Amino acid sequence: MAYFRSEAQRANSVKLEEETLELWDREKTFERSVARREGCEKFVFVEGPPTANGLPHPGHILTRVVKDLVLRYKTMRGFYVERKAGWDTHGLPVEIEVEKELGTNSKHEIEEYGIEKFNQKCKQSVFRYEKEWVNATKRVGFWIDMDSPYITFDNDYIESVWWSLKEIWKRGLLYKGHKVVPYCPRCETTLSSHEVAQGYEDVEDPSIYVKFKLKQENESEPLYLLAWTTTPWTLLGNIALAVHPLHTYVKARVRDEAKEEVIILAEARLDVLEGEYEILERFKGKELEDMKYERLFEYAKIEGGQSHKVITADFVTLEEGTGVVHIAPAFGEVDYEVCRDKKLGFSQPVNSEGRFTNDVLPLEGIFVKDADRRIIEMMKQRDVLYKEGRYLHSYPFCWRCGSPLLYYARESWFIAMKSLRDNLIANNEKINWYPSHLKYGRFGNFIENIEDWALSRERFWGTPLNIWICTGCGKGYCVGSIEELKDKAKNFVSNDLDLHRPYIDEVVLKCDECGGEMRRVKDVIDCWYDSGTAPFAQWHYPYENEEFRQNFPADFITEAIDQTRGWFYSLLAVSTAIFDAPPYLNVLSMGHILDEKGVKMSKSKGNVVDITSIFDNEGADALRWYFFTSGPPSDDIRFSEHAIIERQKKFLNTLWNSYFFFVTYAAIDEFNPKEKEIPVDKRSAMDRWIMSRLNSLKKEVIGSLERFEIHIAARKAEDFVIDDLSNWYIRRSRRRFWIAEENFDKDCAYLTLYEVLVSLCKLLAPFVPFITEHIYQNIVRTVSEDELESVHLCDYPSPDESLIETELEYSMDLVSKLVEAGRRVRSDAGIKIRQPLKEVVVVCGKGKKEKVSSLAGILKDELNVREVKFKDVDLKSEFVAAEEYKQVAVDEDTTLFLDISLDKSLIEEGLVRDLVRRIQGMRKDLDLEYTAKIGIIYEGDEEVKEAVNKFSDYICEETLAVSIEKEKPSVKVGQIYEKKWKIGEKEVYLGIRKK
RNA sequence: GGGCUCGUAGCUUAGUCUGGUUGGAGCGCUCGGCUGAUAACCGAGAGGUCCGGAGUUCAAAUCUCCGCGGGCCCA
Repeated sequence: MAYFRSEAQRANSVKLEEETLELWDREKTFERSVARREGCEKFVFVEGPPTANGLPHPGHILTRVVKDLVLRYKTMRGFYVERKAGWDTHGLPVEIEVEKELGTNSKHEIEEYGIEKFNQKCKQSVFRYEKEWVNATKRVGFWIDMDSPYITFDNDYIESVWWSLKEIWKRGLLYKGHKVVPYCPRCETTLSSHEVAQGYEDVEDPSIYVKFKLKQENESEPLYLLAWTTTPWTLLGNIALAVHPLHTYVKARVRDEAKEEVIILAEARLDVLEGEYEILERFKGKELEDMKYERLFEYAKIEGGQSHKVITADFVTLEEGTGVVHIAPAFGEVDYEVCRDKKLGFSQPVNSEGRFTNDVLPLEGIFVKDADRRIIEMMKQRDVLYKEGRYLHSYPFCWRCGSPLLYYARESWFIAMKSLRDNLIANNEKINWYPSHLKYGRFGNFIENIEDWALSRERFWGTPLNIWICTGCGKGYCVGSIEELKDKAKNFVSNDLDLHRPYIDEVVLKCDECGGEMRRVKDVIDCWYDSGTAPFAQWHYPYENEEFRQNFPADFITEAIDQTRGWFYSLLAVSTAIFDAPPYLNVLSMGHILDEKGVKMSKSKGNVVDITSIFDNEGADALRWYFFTSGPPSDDIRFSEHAIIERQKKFLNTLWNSYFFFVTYAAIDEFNPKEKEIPVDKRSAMDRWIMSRLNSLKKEVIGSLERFEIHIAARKAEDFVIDDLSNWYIRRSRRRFWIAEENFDKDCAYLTLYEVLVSLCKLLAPFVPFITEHIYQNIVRTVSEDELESVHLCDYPSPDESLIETELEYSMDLVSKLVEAGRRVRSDAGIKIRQPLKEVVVVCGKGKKEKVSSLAGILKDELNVREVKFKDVDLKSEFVAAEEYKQVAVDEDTTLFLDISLDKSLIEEGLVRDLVRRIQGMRKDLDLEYTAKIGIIYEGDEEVKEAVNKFSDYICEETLAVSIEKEKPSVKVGQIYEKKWKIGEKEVYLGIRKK
């Protein structure tokens, strides 16, 4: 009875994978793979939580399979690897989806609709595509516990977030300030930088040069500073003019058609002047410092400080404009900062809808961008406009409503990350970055120049900011837990209070200071902060258990490169602020998936590949293998279904065929590996060679995976399967499996191939978990119930150094070089390989001869010669002279001489091999059983007849024929499959019949 | 506009860190061969301004600088 189930010649990957998924489900393989390592050293992973309010994208699938590969690998290597899924559920993107659905366009409308109802919609929407996410995750084979995920909107999660913010508050790192932010006046909301980046467009704006009149003590003639701007409306908020202290400025007399005036600007920018000019004076910018100038417009109120004077600043450049920069603290981030530093005043003549306030009566209620024309006219009237033009530049627009964004100073709560800069840098030191350049490159630079974290968002769906302010005395209080909330609340707080808005807004606290009422700040927090707390909030630390302690820091996280300033940063920032420790020790940053043309896949471009069709056609293993082999994980991938099919054909097919070959013959032979035991050193050189290669491969794969060089590991494995195992070992060993009777060498071949396949399954299991499981089930589980139930429960193979024979690998390499050379020379001589030749002479150095001679049989077979001879290199000239030899160089001291002379017996033998080959082909055409016996009839000339008679035993043996008869071709015998062949010049008729 | 990164045959890529024979593979194309595991494989051929330019060097795909193009991040 056969021990192994026979297989179809071609794998049905999709069916195989679905069956495997059922098997894992049924046997709880994933859970068991984790559980059986309990108590082992931990390998901690944190899942970067996706948002399920959109369909999973190929890029998500990529990160999922890379995570899966690493975690399966580590599990098999003996680590305890818990895998908790997570969902990111808060934030503006979620609100926007709901707003689209509701058709609302402003915060006002949402409030009218009702925050309660709105937030409920948000909550529902974040799991809209959960099913698709769960399905895709399972289908691709990503083992992660999705039954008890962390969810950022859960009260427990929020409570942990609150705890962490209170820690930050206690350290005095949470403060209220102003921030100039990109702001959409139509949606009445600030936009995250990510959103801003989506909305840059090239537009033409006014480009105006404005004359600011300097106040002089003895005014002989007016003196102007010339400034440049592309946003005329910001001039209403002008507070200062900035020059560079070290650059050279000039006072120039400018003559235009009608008039003549004296203007100051940077010398390097003189070409902005129109008409003729004469330079009156040269001086450094520093000399202009503190000079006063007249206001352009008298409208806006100015609070808290000086205004309308010249300041110096390093950020002034000479690349465009005039070297004199107009400063409006309400409308620019650097403007705001420089005014704060220089203790200048602040003016905000624009309301939250982007319209001028009644401070600016002539423009009241006008949207700032629409006021540009009017402002320019007003300047003309005042004769302060030097010249105007148009300017093409990229300007941000709201990606949602298309409205131009304003940079606008808003109140915001901040975490003082700047003060933690050195800690961030020190903690980053402890992290291994893959690829390494990120550590001091993009990420390192970013934290070197870190700014305070603007934490608050004036929105609805998010973790509510846990700060209450006393309406009486203004004192603030930060609540760190639900318990504390209940204690402090004036009103009743139920145990199951949903911590979201609007419910939390109704909780009023009693002020410790004055006994007054404390009301919550209405803001929610940046959802990036939520994600940054995942290492502890997923465990409800510190309120629930100590699991966090064992799971911090993480050993490994991975996401795509865009998370450098996203999650990779938010994790480090939170962890540094709370624990002053790195939250992860290894981080793998992955590239993006681009479409076939190299363009980023995005919904708006409509070039997103539907991943489910890949699952339905090629299968998960094919997709995974494609991802793993396509290049370094940090490189972008140009996604191509065609390339997936290619990888499948090449690698998975070859793997399958190697396995198919094994089970086919093992079934025929009723081979049982448990019944044989032959030490490797007793086996043939070929067997020892493949074992050596296998163990070398294990070393290379493990080494590469430890360095996260996934593509190298996968490619090495692929080369092994295709070149070493399939095209060399199995092809060379086939005949050994065909021997019918009991035979030691056959057993060696079976055992070796079996052992290689089993090891290979384990080695490849983290990469292609389906096909390896399938093969394992059939070749391991069927022979012994004692074996582990799944390949994924096994230990990862470790290299057996004693089986690595470097010398043998080298020799085999040399043999294959000789074979190649031999084929080349045959090809040159026009003699096909099926034609046997008398001999080949390898002329080489002594060392080589010793290495290769034990493998001479392989050379003999591959080159189809009757004899292989080795001669010392000194004798080379003998063969060069001999006419019958054709030579080919192999390497510097090796030459191959092939005897190409043919005699009758060689020709006869060649003819017979041609016949055998054709009969085998005909067997295959008929799809006969491998063991089926046949009868042969043939028709040919005398030479054919003679050859057949002479070699009839050989022909029968090779083709499993029981009879060979010379007959005339006949149509009357219906059972016969017949064909006419042309072999060389000869016409031969062949017919076969199943016996 | 700035930072990081990538650019090698029609396509996918190795080699680049650590400079050194004639820049290797695969897909596709042409010709030939092998094959009862293989939709696979082997041999030969066609196909390269190694993105461009400059520099360092006896020697540059590789190191340096300046550009160009893609990607990401930031403005």
